[in-house]
Amino acid sequence: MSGGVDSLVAAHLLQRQGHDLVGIHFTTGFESQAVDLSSIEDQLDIKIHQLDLSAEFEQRVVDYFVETYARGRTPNPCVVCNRTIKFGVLAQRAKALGAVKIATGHYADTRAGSDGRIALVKGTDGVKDQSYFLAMLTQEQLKQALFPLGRMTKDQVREIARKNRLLPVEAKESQDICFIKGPEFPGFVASRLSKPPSPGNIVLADGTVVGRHRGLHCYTIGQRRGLNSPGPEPYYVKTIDMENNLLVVGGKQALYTTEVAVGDLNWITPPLTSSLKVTTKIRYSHKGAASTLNIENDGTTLVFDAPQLAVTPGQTAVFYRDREVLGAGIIQ
RNA sequence: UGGGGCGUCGUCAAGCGGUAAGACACAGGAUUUUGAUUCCUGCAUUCGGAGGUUCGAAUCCUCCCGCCCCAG
Repeated sequence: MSGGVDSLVAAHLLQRQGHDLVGIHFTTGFESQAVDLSSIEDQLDIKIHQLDLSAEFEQRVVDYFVETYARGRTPNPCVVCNRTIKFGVLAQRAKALGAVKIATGHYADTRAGSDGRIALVKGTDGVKDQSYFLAMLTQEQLKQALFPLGRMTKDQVREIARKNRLLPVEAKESQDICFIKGPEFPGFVASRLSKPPSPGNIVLADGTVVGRHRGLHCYTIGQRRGLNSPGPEPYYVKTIDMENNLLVVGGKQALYTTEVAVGDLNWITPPLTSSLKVTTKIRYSHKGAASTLNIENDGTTLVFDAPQLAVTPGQTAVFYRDREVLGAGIIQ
């Protein structure tokens, strides 16, 4: 429980359904100030345990985050946090407290399949749907998961809170990277890199120098802002060349990709073996693109029906069939 | 120190006597459980400088300064 409306309403709904609840609020060590959850405890009349998961968070999420940037890729901390922290360490601790299920305020839904498997499906609220961030969960994790908000919209959630006089302690939506403030970002990553990043040239594909970068860890594929490189058209980051310490940029048309390799596959449905037509989300807030997943012994490739903008290594590609999440992989 | 060309926002660039377009960059905001994208807003009382002509100049004239090219 973060203290926000979502987890608050989720708990309330479970309570109404007759569940016996134990609240858990975990901290990462990066909170700017402690959240006082006593009013939530009073409102729901439950006990909320505070769990300090900073050591685990540091190791599983922050290290991963920094190492990914060190390799010139763009991490997906929320996906990793869900798999390793919320439905990993946190779930284990919850079990120790006697919990048989773990519920969160995610806008996603699960359904029991005929074969005993759990299907992960998009939340009803098309805009808030967070199934993307849960696509790296395993069947084991999904079996314990409850998503009370899966079939409601954000507006309905707010309405429930209002009608039941539930007052969240945290007004703000959780968004952005939860453990770093924007301006501190470059320094945060740089301070944790074994080899300090050095500035270098920003170049076009033909080698023309158009500006200077502040260290390659500051950029991600598809990024436009912050390049400080005026030109005849907006430039976007096309390639992060770690080997030559170059940031290759180009016009928007240079960012489209039709085929990409994916690795570290996680299947929520039974693993597929040949090729399959799927709708793939390249990043959160991506509408999803018609594509074909080709699974072969030497690797898996994803081919889009239409070229996609800024396919970014390190990001999670989530495969959908209609509303169901089939699985996910990491863009290489 | 002969000849020619040019100097307008951080960058590129309109304007050619009637009171400073636009693009890129940048800043702020909206959106977003990924520093992305996208969207909105802002951004030269001033045109290398100093004089002059004119009701009125970035636009015409003079001088100066600074670049560039060709001849040295």
